[in-house]
Amino acid sequence: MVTLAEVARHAGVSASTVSYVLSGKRSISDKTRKRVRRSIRELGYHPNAGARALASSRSSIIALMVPLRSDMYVPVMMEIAITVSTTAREFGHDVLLLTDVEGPTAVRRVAGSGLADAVILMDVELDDERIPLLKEVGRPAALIGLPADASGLTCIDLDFTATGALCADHLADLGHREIAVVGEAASVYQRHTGFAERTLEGLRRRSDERGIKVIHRPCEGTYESTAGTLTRIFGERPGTTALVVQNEAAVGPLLSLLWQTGRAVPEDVSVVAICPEQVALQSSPQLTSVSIPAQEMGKRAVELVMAKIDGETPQELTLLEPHLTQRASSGPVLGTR
Amino acid sequence: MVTLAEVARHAGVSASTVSYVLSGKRSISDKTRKRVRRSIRELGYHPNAGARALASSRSSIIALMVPLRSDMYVPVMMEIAITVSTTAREFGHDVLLLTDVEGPTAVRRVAGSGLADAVILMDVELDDERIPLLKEVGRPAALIGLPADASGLTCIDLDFTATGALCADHLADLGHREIAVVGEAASVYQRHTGFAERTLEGLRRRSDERGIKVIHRPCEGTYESTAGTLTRIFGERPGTTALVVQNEAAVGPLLSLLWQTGRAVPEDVSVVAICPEQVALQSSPQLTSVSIPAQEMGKRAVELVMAKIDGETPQELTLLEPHLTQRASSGPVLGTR
DNA sequence: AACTATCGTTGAAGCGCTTCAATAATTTGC
DNA sequence: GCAAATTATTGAAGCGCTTCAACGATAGTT
Repeated sequence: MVTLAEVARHAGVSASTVSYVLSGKRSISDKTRKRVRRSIRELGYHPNAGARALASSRSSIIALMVPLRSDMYVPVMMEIAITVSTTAREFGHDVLLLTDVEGPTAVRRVAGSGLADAVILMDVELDDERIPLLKEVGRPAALIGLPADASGLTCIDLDFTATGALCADHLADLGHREIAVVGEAASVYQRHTGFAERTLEGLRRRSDERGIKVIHRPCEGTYESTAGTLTRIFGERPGTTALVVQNEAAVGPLLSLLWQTGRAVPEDVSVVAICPEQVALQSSPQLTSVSIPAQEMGKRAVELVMAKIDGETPQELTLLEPHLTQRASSGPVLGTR
Repeated sequence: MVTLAEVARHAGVSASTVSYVLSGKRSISDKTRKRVRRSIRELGYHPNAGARALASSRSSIIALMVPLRSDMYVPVMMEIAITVSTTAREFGHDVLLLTDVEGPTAVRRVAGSGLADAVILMDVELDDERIPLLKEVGRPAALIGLPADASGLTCIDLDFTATGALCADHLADLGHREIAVVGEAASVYQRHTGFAERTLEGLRRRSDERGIKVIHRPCEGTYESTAGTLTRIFGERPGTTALVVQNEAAVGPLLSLLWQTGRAVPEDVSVVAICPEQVALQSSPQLTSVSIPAQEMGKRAVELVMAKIDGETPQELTLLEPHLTQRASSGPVLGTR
């Protein structure tokens, strides 16, 4: 391996000069800078990551922790992970992919060892056990998701309360009076992940204000469970004219089942989904949806930790404003008057 | 931060002793080992990753490179990534998540800088541009997928040729004489990713041997394209009694469409899928399938690079044997006699 | 012309660990 | 009981870089 010292010798300058050319932390004359750059190129020099980390006590690595048993839809997780990685690169950082097989103490390990300069936590639960550890190690961190107590933490998430309200408004505007929510698996609500409950709360409150009746049924997302959920919904509330779906896995089965049971979308039933753009676009008919801004969240999370690494103190809570895109699956109520 | 020297002082031993307790590379008396361990615990010591990497020239990091424009089904990618991460941890290593936004030279960067001890490449194409770089840097590496020229490389993949043959055999055994392949998007074949072509080749050859007619049509995986593909298949070959699907995205639409067009599965049409177990199980009816062994591939890839790091020379090519699980979607040909 | 700033460059210290060679302590063989 | 072999421990060198303090050289100020 070529070392900095060899580059220095080759360029006829001191080691520190090479270092400063690399970091740009001191002014270097154009002439020497070019000479050094040339030597670097000719020798194929790559600064040693370990030595750098040791000398500067910065690893240029961000740890990204994904919980194994996650409520997140896998493609969304992946999209966030990829975005985090590419955004981190723009800041000259790399991303360490951490799971919690070793338990939440993985946080302590990577932060305590100086392996990572910062930590990003994905899919944060209301009472997430990784949070105390995060505070203990005192490294810059950002959470994707919203814990019960976000004080002193930097969090980013979609504003799910507003999302729920937005769906209610959209359907109310179209004249719907009875709507049903096809939700996440029951376990998601039991584990109090937060986002599902916040959505429901926002939707219920706005529906109340606008005089709309709401029922909510969780759904596992399989064909069978979706069928059961639909049966129960239309059994208990035959007047239901719209469905809000917050469960990516249930989208496909749901549309199939509506078709099979002779309910036309959107003529008989309007469908609004809270899901990634792609799922909405790939469905038939294409779904009116509030999309999950995976890339935005990943990008912001990195920007936030980078700011913190640079000693800034960014705002604690970033709630991304939801946007509803109307597509073919929702329309005005017909024929019931 | 607590340093090794402080631990040594606290335990009343030399620094090297602490180091040897940590690494186990020299025998240490039970007494001192316990004392050192205790000091480590009491002081909350974590060895500094950078210093370790510098002194030992091993970073304990494996780079995992996922191409951005990937033919892989996202959940499979994620499953591999997670498995790689957890398996790496079992070997005391961490995983760096790399994309190719910075180009294939990312390989050079992480290997050249000593950031990573080894590299795992996902979703390798037949003529992958990352491969020359990999050879250049000379670090231990493993490829998930099979390039055109695998000589000198360590590759692991599902034996797709055998997979194709297995599907053909299964359907032949059930009495089918005309089958159709609903394949990946046309672009996948054009880009010569390999696995799709190998599947087709294995299936065609075995079908020839068993006197079965095969047609193959690519499919984008959307509702519309799947509908088009099916129409063409049954238009050109009305006698088709079985479908082999190698396209996760098309599975859902395909089943819906068969239902909608009045073709019962498996009575009228048998369906065999090449897809992750989960997709097969979540479909209705559950699909006879050859599963994509994502975890196995991830695990093996790590084991292979770890062996190489330890100076071993594992076999170049590992082709995982496919397994077909019969479920509700395939059955004997009925009524055509 | 003497003085202070600024710029460009450098030597040297040191980041925290691993590991070699050497030494000290203990066990073994006879 | 003593030499030899084995086991346990240590001091010191050094991994490749960053960065501080200091330097000479050039430019600006009066």
